[in-house]
Amino acid sequence: MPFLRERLRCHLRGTRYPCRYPALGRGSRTVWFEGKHVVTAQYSEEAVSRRPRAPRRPTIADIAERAGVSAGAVSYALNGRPGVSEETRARVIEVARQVGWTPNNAARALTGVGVATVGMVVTRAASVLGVEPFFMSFIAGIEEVLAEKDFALLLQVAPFADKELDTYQRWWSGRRVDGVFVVDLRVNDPRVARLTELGLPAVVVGDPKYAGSLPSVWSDDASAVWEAARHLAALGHRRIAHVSGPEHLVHTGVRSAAFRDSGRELGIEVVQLYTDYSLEAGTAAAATLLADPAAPTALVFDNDLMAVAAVHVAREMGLRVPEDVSILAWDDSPLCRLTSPPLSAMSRDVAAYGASAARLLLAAIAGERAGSMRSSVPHLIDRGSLAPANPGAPLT
Amino acid sequence: MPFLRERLRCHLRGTRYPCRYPALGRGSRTVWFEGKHVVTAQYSEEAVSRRPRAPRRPTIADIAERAGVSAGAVSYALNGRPGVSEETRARVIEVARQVGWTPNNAARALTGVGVATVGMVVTRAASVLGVEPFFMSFIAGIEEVLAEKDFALLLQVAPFADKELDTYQRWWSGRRVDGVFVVDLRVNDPRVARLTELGLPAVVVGDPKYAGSLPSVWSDDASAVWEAARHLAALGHRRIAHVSGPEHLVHTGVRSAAFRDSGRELGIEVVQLYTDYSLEAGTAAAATLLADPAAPTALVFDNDLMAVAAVHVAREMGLRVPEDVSILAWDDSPLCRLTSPPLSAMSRDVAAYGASAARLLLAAIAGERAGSMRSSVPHLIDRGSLAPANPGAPLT
DNA sequence: AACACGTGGTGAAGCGCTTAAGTTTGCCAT
DNA sequence: ATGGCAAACTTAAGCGCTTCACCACGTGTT
Repeated sequence: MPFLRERLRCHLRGTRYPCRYPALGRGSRTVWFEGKHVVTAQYSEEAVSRRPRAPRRPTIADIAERAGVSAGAVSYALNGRPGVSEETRARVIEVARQVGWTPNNAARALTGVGVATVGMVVTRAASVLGVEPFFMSFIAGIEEVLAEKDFALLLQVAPFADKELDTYQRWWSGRRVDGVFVVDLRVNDPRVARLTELGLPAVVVGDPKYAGSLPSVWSDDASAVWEAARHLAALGHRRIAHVSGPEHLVHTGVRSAAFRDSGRELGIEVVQLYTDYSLEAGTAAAATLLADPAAPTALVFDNDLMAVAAVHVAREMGLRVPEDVSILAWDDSPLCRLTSPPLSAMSRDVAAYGASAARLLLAAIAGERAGSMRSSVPHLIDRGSLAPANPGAPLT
Repeated sequence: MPFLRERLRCHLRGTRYPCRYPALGRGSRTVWFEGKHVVTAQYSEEAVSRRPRAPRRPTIADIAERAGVSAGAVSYALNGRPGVSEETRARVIEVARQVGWTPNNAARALTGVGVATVGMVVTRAASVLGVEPFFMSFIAGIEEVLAEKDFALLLQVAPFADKELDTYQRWWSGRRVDGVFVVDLRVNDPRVARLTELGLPAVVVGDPKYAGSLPSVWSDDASAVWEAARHLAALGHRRIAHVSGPEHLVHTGVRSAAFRDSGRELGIEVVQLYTDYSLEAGTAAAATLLADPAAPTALVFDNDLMAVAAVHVAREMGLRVPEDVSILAWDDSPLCRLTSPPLSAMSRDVAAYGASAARLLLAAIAGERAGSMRSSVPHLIDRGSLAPANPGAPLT
């Protein structure tokens, strides 16, 4: 009740700040009031400039009044809780619809019921992110599930991993999210420990072995690697290259290990290269590998972008795909159909992968003890970039 | 003070729900309490299962206590407002740091000061989004600016536009965002009207002519089209095709109109095709155009994805690029360097575009009357997919 | 008639923060 | 010594919602 302001507006006089009261500047000011002086303090410009916005949002109090019940009853009614009759519930819901009420998330969050928001931090350089199809498809899959439940996705894209932990912490302590995704899982990932410690519901996208006690979704890369290796072995390849992502990522390790194991088993020599997934890295890797007189007869790339680059490099070097060198991509996207020949790829449904992750996270938020969940195993789609080994071909 | 619960735990007896009190099911229950009966109501399972999480977040009350001042003073101190001495301010800030305090956004939002979050709704099919480099680069640019100010980005990806308005409305009434981006601006876009009406700060990404009174960032597509047209005219092209995006998008209209105008001026016949930006559409468009005996001698695509597809189609049809047909992409991404020949493109710095949008939105949220802001004009980067017209070439 | 018990409510506290309003103290000029 | 004035606080209300605690009343049972 700003009674002082009202009375001042009428009776303000004899002051150095006549009639300017509501627009006082920063700092404290002295004002006379009906003859004697009063002192008022701290009217910052911001406080004054912030005016109520045009249409006032309806609150449950408005609904309560119009429906002739208490605010508590409205809350019970709208949240589908017991405590009101079905008749009252229907009336309340109808009134809410009429006045166009939507819940004020901030207020709900304050009472501790959750903010209907989940978070995800993506750490990749902008140049890679823009081109790599994985994340956008993954996010699209996530949204599909979230939208149903009216959850929102808070996204942070950053070029470096240094602030990641910070971000999670801030989101948690600011109650901005109910749960988070952990993508690009690393070995001994500090995020796993921190999130567990914070008690913030989280879903790890990656191998459960490295997810600690957090629930996880994963795709069985090892099996897929074996499938690829067997296929290549059957085609007579005895020397292949595996151009993978950054070494510190768990799935890089899993795939590399599986390649080593399957190679040993199947009599294939595997050359291992680590990259940052970028187009440039793919180009460089392919160029280096193919320039070698003892070049591998097949190249397997850990994303499709690099594989596409490799097709390009091979052609530049006068090599035919697949006659001279076989190329296999990981993660199928429309890009793979754009090369000639189209790229064979280890394909998986990335959107479905994202959807699974989202479902698991929602379950974790709801308090269910969710375990790990295997998404479909990537399977080989052969489009013609694989052929029998031709060891003599390159650069002879 | 849940005294009842405490005493019940000790004295509960003679009830049908002995010792199960904290785990009562839904609905109301009757319970005896110290001999006489009492009635309790509405203990839902959810309410009971939600237990306080492990580490309690420190609040300003904690800081106030440790710093020996009131909570109000702490608020003034932490927000850099007048009302506390510099000495006290420093002490408070130090204590806050020590206890690891971070603001509770929900609480701040409730008082009306803003939630440090902006929103963006992206309406594209998952299949397109995954591959199209524009959005991820744009978002990366946005984040760069937001991160500095500790703002977060709320993202919604949906395949259809039908719920877009709804989403903005919900975000607004739930106080989930301080402002929003409007991308994929359409002619007579209902979002512009609605956002203006709501008074929700917004930045339109698109031509200011269609942005109403909202601030906007735009790239001068018309000028860029003229540049492209002049270049093609100089190469002797007299019949070109413009394969654009969906007809209802403003920038599609702008580019089409500019192509018509420049074509008339420069003596070029322009064939106009509308697509959904997808790879498939690009393939179909290229195939249709090139199969025509009177095919255009140059194809201009409104994104790079379709242009890449076109190079592929041309090769399949036995046409050489650029000798038989010139191809020009819009929005340069690494994809353009993956074809052979590499694609010439109308290039612009998409990340910088996003960053501008973010800066403008932050200004609008801060209450500054922001106008429109032109981002850099796309400019032609010639990589060799353009050559003098060869009208006789196709399918002769 | 007396009690047991369920239904369908109401009232109010409290989540963490901001800020209008008020108070205390001390300095300085008259 | 007193009034004017400013600095540096404190107090308390209130943002919108959820939920605990409590209760009146009606019905069924003994």
